[in-house]
Amino acid sequence: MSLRAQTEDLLDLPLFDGVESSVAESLIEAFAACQYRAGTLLIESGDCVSKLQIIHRGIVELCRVDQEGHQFGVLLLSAKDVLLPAAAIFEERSLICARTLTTTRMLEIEADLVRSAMKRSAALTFNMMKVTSGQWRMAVRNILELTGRTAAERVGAFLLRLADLQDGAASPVLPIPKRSLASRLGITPETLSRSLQIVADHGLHLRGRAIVVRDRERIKEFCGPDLYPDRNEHPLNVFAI
Amino acid sequence: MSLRAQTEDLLDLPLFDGVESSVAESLIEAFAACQYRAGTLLIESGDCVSKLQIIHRGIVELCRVDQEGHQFGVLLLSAKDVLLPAAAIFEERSLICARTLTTTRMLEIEADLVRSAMKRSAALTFNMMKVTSGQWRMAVRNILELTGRTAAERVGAFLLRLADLQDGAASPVLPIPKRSLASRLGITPETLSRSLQIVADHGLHLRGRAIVVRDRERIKEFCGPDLYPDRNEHPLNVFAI
DNA sequence: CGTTTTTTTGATCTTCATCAAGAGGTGTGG
DNA sequence: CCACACCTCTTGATGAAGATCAAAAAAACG
Repeated sequence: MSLRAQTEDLLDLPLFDGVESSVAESLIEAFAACQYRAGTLLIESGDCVSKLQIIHRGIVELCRVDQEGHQFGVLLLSAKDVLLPAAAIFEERSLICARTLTTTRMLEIEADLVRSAMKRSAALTFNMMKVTSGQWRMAVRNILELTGRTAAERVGAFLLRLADLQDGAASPVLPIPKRSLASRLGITPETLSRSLQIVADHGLHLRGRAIVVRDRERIKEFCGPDLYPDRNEHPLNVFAI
Repeated sequence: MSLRAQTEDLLDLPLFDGVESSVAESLIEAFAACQYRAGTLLIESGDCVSKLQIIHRGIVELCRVDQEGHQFGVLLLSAKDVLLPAAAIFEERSLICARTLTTTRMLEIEADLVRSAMKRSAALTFNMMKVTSGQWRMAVRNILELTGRTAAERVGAFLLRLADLQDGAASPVLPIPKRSLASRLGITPETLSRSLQIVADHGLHLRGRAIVVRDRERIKEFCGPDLYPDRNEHPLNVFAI
């Protein structure tokens, strides 16, 4: 399950931008590459996070599960995102759990190695802050969407953004089960299903997994003001959705 | 309006924990102390944030205001909190605006001075990350409360936490207008008013400004699982509510 | 195929927003 | 000092959004 990570994969990570090569190399040695099946619980809520995990491929959801098994999604992370950077660095007990939604390859390292490297490298610390900032920004958007938009508007906005993020690809797809999408948007699967019908009446269709933007202007109009004025958050090293 | 800040006020800030004194001193020189009346708009949404602002005294709300004037609160910041650290350091355009809710004293410095000091001091960068992490944690909680709790439960949980944070004080108070509390909790003032009646039926009363916890066990039971297992977030340098 | 899981659909109920109006408080100017 | 505008907050009536429960339909999967 765990093996040495490829050095080139790691050096490409935004986390190592501008980091002194001595620091970077010693860290890179210590990384392990892991692979998990869809549905694996990587971090349980209440756990003390002791490893820094970086997604190499796949999608991971951050969520909370209550006693009755209801699930409350917070964020979806994708390739190059760091899992709960703050919890790892500050040895916090996580409020939320992390679960893979697809087969996921992960790069992992003991958090205390990173912590001590951060003492030596302001650049590494800076990059960690950048990652955390990006996730804060996503969280703020999530709060604004939850309080300011209806379910259908959130569904439309999410799918439109997802399509735009895949704009290289021929036909954009929804890479996760609908039940996870519902959780991410703070609604029930039933409401998601009904919202998709409303969204379809406003120019955006979901055919199987494929996202079909039939009338971009109309769906943008329907979803309301865009909270993502920049095309994407990549300068901030966030790939979360 | 603006004058030299007191050095001792600044050195006490968590931001300067463990920071090399040469770096700390040069920064501290550059701080200005400002005072604002309640209701002052410190940062407008869409603004490019170029100053790092730290609250010395008072309360500041982070929120979004839409075209129709509806207000969507995200977080309340209080003494020692840093305003939008990520936006200041990365020169982002802020998604949200910041407005004083009480008379507020602020410590301010040009963001690029901090940015360049962060290049020299991993400790300072580390502290900035800590602050950002704490705000991320608050945001996550906010998301979980919005999706997992009813309005009345959020009201009860907020007031109970507010009372606990003031536990030194003889009688805890609500330091902000109710309309701001409503915005912070993602509800309308009308719903807040009605929720307060429900909460009062479960052991927590608001008499004027005073928060009266009449039956702690009952109100805790009513609000559901505590998302703040640690007494407070001070180790993370968050004072936000 | 049969079995299990996911998704959809329908009916109903709860929660909360909205609109409208009134009550209490505060400040201003005559 | 009062009258008046102007707050904030409360209360009531109504409506819309979304949750819940139950069951059917559609996919996924061994």
